[in-house]
Amino acid sequence: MKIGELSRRSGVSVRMLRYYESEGLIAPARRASGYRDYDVEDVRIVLAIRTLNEAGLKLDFIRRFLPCLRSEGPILHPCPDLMAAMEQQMQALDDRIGKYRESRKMLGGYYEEMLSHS
DNA sequence: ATTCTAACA
DNA sequence: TGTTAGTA
Repeated sequence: MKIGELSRRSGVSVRMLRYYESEGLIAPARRASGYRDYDVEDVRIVLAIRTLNEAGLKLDFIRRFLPCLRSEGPILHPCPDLMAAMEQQMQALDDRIGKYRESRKMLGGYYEEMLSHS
């Protein structure tokens, strides 16, 4: 299928689809016309990329686990390597959340103090 | 009408 | 990312 159809079937803009290719996430074949030629499996791969990206994973991170997004079954099927990486990512998020909570707590404390003196 | 590349407000 | 230009 051509890029326009993949765009409609995945909900990802044509612009983004080309961007994904430039970032090495998808490698569509080319027709004699020069048009990109995607296969039906690409719909699922693009959907998986969107899912992971919206979950906060950067594209260069996702790029390393493309093999995990290619097999059959659900968009996100069990994949040891990817799951291990996701655990680390979640831990990193938890660390950041903890630091944000501290900042929020400190700021709130200073604010209340200023409020009590006004 | 659709796609392509490159580049811009 | 969107959008636009000039093509094929």
